[in-house]
Amino acid sequence: MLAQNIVSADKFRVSKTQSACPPTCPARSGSTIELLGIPKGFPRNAEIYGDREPADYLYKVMSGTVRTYKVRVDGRRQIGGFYIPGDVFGVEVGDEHAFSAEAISDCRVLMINRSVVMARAARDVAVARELWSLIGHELKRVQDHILLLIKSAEERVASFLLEMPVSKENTIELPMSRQDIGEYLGLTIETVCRTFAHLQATATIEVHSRQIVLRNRANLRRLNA
Amino acid sequence: MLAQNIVSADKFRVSKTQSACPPTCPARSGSTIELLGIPKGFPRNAEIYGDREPADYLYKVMSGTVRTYKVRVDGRRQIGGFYIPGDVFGVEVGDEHAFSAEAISDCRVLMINRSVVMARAARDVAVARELWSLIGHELKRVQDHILLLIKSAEERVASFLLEMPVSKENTIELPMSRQDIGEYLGLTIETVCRTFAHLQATATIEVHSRQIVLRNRANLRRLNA
DNA sequence: CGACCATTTGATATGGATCAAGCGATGTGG
DNA sequence: CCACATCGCTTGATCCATATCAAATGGTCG
Repeated sequence: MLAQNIVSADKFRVSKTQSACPPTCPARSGSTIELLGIPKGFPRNAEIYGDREPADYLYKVMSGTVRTYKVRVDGRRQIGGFYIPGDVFGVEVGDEHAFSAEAISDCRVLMINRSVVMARAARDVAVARELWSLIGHELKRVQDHILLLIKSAEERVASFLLEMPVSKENTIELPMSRQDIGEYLGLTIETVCRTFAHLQATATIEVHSRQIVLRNRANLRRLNA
Repeated sequence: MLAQNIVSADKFRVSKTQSACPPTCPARSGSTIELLGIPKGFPRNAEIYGDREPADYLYKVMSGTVRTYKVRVDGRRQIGGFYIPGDVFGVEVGDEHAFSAEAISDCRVLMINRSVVMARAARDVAVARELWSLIGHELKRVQDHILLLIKSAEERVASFLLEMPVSKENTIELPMSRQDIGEYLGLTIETVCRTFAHLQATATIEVHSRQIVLRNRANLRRLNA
């Protein structure tokens, strides 16, 4: 019974589709886990948790954007992912967080006590399924990130833009700095800028500081290949 | 109950330590899952499963080495990981394999029916824990791979060597070609060769085709940083 | 207005890719 | 047993994408 439910957990995948989760994120249908959470606000640039701290909570973004990252010994930073409203982050299998997490903008997150979820998962098949789905979603994210990192600069930027939520009018409102984008894509800030400029020169996008208008999505998709 | 068991699943991590798992891999203590498997042999370069095929089985390597990979539209190949005796591969959350898998050398693997495992997991807490641990191990592998891909060529090669099992006498027997190593590290075959040559020139390793002797592991660790 | 920070643009440097050729081991057919 | 083809590996020469260094611009907030 549990078996079949876990196998098909994919149906409960956490969606990254912005449309399904407006700025102020309501409870989603089918999500029991978030009923266990308590809301907390974090100001811009606040640390939510640090690398190697005990993973006592999972977090669901209600508003704002969160980045996870790891600082290398030489001081360089690698961003593991961006999390927007509806996304869950901080899911770990071990007892410690593998990355640190920070608020990119002021944000509200639901803090969900891990041991409570785990206890619940033991009794409630739906919760066990949700958990399995969350970790699977995270695994897929990370696998895709690997494929991203072996591409050319232009391809990386195109892929990045395609994974950002598009609001009205083909416009992307980027919550993060060029620096953040660079650290996510494994590129320098200058290369990110120049690539934006080049995509603009080829009429693929229009750049208005942190607002990007997609003018030729087919071209982005071609680069994404 | 299940909760606490899942939380501490890390203790059941699949070890990559060769010493714990000699060429002919015996059943490991604490592993119930593999009791459910049936052995199968694959000749060198045989496909074990393909990208996007239904993930009906998990696999445990008993002897030989396996690579998982993905072919990009432009024909280039990215290797997701190498799996040696004792490692489990093909663990997916969705219903399809995300990567393809091939035997690098002749090998024997245990094929473990997924629905059998899942059914078992519903009843047997130990099996549920093992599953959770396996997916967590895979997630960690992939996260580390990301950190690898943002390093310099020399750092990547150093990291690669440090994750390979060392047999007697500080010697690594590489089962895979330079091409494979390159595709794993996101480097060309020439760069892999030259980096080996350079590490040899700096007395860090000795290269005897596919046999690498570690001469200065501290230096490798420094590069690994 | 002035300070500060993020972004953009320009000039130059460089690590790794690409192109090309040689080398050693392995295997095959004569 | 040798001649030759093949394949994996190595090494050399050159090129190019991206990093690095530097400076100008623009936007925001006190």
